[in-house]
Amino acid sequence: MIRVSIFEDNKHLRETFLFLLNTSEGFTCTGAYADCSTMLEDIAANPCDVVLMDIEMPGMNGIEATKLVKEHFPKINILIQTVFFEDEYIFNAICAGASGYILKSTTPEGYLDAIKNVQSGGSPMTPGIARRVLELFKTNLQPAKPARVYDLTAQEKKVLKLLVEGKSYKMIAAALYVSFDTIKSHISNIYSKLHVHSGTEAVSLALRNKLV
Amino acid sequence: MIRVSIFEDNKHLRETFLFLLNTSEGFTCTGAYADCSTMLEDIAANPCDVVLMDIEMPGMNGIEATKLVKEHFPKINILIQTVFFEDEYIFNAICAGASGYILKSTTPEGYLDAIKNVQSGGSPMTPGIARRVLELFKTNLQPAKPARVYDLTAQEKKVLKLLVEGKSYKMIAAALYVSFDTIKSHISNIYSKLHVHSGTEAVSLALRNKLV
DNA sequence: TCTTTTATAACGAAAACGGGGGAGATGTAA
DNA sequence: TTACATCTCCCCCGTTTTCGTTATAAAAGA
Repeated sequence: MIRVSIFEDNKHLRETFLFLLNTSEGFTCTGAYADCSTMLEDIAANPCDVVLMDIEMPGMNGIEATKLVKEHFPKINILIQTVFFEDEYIFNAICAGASGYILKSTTPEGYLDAIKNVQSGGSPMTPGIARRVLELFKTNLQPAKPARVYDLTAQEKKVLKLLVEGKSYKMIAAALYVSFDTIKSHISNIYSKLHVHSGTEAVSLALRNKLV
Repeated sequence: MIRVSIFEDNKHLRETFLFLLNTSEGFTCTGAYADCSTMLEDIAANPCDVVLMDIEMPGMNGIEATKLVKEHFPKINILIQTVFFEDEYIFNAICAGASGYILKSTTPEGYLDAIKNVQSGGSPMTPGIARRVLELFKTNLQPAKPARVYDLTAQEKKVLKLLVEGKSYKMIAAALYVSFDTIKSHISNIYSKLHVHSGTEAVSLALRNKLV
C-alpha cells in the first residue's frame, strides 16, 4: 500500500486525484492540500511515502516545497506534476530533490504507474521531459574529465588533498604523521609535477582539473 | 515504420533482436552487426532512425561508437542497452549523446516501447537508471550556486580572482596598478569576510563556491 | 549633514612558504 | 645485481605571506 499526499491548488484536480488513489488497488491518499502553508505539519501528522506536488501554487511554489520536504523527510519520494515544460523548472525541480517529473497531460493510469515507479526507486518522467533532462545534463556538464593524472603518487595526492582543504604544511605533517620537512619535500615534488610554484596555483589547478 | 540498426556482439541476442524487430508491426531492422569496425559505412549504406547499441563490445565500445555516430549522423537516436548499472557508464553514455539507456533485463515489449519512445522524442530509461541520472545531475550540477556572496566588494573580487589564478601579492598589485600594501589590506579583508586564514583556503573556497 | 563603507597606503613582526642541496630506507623493475 | 622511484628526514637561505595597527580621501547612504 503506497501512501500518497497531494499538494494541488486546483480543487477539481485535487479531488480527482484523491478519488483515483482511494479507488485504486495498492494506493491510499493520506492527505490532499490546496497549498503548502502547513505542509510540514500536515505530513508529520499524516505520514506518506510519495508526495504528488504541483509546481504552480499560491504561496510557496512546488519547487520550494520540494526542497523543504526533502530537508525534513528525506525518504519521501516527490513526484512533480505540472503543465510547464520548461528547462528552468525541470532543472530546479531536480536540484530541489524531486524524483519524478510528469506533465498533467498524463493519463490516470500514467499517474498510478508513475507513483508506483517512483516508490520502487525509479524516476518516472514524461518522455519529452526525460529528453530535456539528458540535454541539460550534456550541455551543463560537458567535458567529464581531462583525466590527466600528472603522475602524482598516492602520498602526493593525500598531501595535495589536504593542501586543497586549506591546511598548512604543519597541519598536513601532523595529519599524515610525518615531519614538516617531509611535507615540504612532497609539496616541492608536487609543484614540479604540476608545473606550478605556489600553493594557490596548485589548489586552483587541482580543483579545476578535479585532481581531488 | 521505424528503421533500427543493431550493434551487439552476442550472436544469440543479436539475432533475437533482429527477429523481434522484423516480426513486429512498425519496425524494421536495417542491419545487425557484431562490432563497430565498419559502423559508419554500415549506417551510410543502410540508413536508420534508431541505433540499438551495446556498450561492451570487442574493439570500439558502445560509448565511443555513440559519439562517432552522433558526429556523423546527428539525427539518429541512440538507445544504449547494457548489463552495466554504473554511474561512470551512464554518465559517459549521456555525454556521448545517447538518448536512452536501458538494461538488458528489459522485456521484448519493453525494448519495442523504448525504441518507439526514443524515436518520438523521448528518452526511455530503466527506472533505476533514471534515478541515477537525476542523482548525477544533482550532485554534479549544483543549482546555479549563488549560495552566498560573502559581500565581497568589486575590488576584492578582482583581487580574489587574481589570487585564484596563482598570482603573488606583488603581481596582483602590478596588475591592478596599486601598491603592495593595498593588496595586503584587501586580502586581509577578504580573508576576514571569507573566514579563512590562507591563500590556499581562500582559493579553495572561491572555486568550490564559484565565487570567481 | 554626519556616518559608514571602500579603496588606498604604510610600518613592523612573526609565521609560513619556496627552493636548493643532501641522504638513508624501502621496494620494484630491468 | 643494478637501477629507479618513493618516502622519509635534515639543513640553510631568502622571500612571501599573514596579522597587527593606523590613517587619509573619496564615495555612498542615512
